[in-house]
Amino acid sequence: MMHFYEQVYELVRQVPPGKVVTYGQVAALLGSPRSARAVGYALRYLPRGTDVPWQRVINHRGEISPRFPAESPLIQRLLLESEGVVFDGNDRVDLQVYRWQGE
DNA sequence: GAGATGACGGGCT
DNA sequence: AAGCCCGCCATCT
Repeated sequence: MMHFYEQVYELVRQVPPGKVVTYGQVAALLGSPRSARAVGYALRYLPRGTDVPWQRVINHRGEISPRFPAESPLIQRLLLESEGVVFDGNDRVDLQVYRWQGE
């Protein structure tokens, strides 16, 4: 079936290393500007070891959204930093610099 | 098919 | 500037 989730995964796979996108941005690119929440819900079901670069999706404030388990956000940050993304003193990334504008 | 869920966002305090 | 509240939307139970 044509799940919205599948579309989310396909789009996120297109985000290049060293770049990030916001949940709302993903939703907008898929044609549903108000489905940001559903995007986050979709990523929640990703299995470990997936080929989807889920770490490149953050919230509109440039922060890594909290979740369970608590170590997950830490892993996400390490993955991003290993791609060259820099976090400031408030654990946020500068979206003006790292935001992926789409294809 | 109705109610609950949640890795969001924007606006107001 | 940081939090809180409330509306949104697709999926899950």
